[in-house]
Amino acid sequence: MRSKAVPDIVISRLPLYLRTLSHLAAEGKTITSSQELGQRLGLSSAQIRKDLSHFGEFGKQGTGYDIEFLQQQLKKILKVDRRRDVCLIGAGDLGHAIVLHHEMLEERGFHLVAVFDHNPRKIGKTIGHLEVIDSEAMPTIIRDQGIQIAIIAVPARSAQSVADTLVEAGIRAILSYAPITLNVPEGVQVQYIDPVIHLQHMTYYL
Amino acid sequence: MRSKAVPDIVISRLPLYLRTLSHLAAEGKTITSSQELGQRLGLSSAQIRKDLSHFGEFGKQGTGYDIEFLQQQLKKILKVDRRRDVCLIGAGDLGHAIVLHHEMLEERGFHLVAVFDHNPRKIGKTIGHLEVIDSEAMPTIIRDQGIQIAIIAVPARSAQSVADTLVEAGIRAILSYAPITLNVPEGVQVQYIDPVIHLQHMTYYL
DNA sequence: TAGATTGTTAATCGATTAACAATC
DNA sequence: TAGATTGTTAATCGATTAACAATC
Repeated sequence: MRSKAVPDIVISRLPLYLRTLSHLAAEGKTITSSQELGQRLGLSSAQIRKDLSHFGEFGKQGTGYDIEFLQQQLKKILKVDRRRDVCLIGAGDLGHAIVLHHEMLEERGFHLVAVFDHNPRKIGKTIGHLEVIDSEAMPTIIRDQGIQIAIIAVPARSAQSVADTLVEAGIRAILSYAPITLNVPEGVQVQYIDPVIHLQHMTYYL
Repeated sequence: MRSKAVPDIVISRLPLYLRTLSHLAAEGKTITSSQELGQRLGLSSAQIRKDLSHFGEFGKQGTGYDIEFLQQQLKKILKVDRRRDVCLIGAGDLGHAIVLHHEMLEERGFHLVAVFDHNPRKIGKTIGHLEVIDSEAMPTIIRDQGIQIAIIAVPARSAQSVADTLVEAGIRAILSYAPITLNVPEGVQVQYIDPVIHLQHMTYYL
């Protein structure tokens, strides 16, 4: 019998814990507590202990958590304990910004291996360390290299058909910057980034 | 007596409803239902009706919702029924991408009025329709123009001090692309965009 | 030892869902 | 009228919090 799945809302907080642990480590700390983590993140210490308890026991009573150790454990849980290949679709302004800041990805468990676009004027051009590849070659490259994660940075009108192609080629997780809800089969993960949604959320409180 | 506050999780869905209504309108539809909206967003129809019921009655039994009308009402609720000025701090690659795609903001209730940077090599340069202004002038401009919303696109190490300056100058809502939790006084809204958080969340399910 | 903090249980709190009368 | 869909109530479900024994 499979044990009950961990709630997605718990999973969604683990990357934040990981990020905060990096910051603490960068400040020279080696030990932290659920209280300190909670304070940094605006969460209760009980919630942090509860979240971690879904996966095991990582702390010591009276002492707290070893930062290095907890980082390793969280990386293992999130499956970012090894580098994961990512491809990017769309070599527009946003695509450029993403490629040029790929260290942000590399530092945190991802490796940007290819950029695709179908605009003939962009194909063959170099952005940072990567050459823009014709979208035609995308399925083959994704399949051959076993890439599982893709970032969509194309206009909203092309996003669904790009997503279809990606899924067909074997992509299992999509981060989309297009402001539309994508239709994907069961088992394919999708997350969205739409800055305007956040702005409109905040204006409610003005 | 003030009526009980609407849960933030409800507020966070309203921008998604608004976005989906635009899409339906763009497809030529004039009427929709809680069921159709739910289907598009992957939510139950009951949830959509419940969410809307916090603010009033916007539909007709047997018919559904007039798209145009519901859009207007949601815009009013979210206070994006008039254009809101936004300023941007950071004229790096990400800042460039944001300015060059400002139509995305304009179409959905925001108006990008200024870009700031403190790098002398960037000050005075033009990005799209805007000239990069020295950060020194930022507080004055924010105050004089009554800007309430800011987007932070600077490196993590400068984000907190930028936020402090913004708050001091009167900014009430901050959208930050820096991967750190910002400390701001009660009453100032902050939202974050960190693509890596989403990627790490998805890898859990791979 | 005394002080601190974990992991876990039970209680509380809040959000989602199902169901249906009202009514267009 | 018959069919459809809303707005709302009550029931269910799930997440957060408080509290504390265990123990470093």
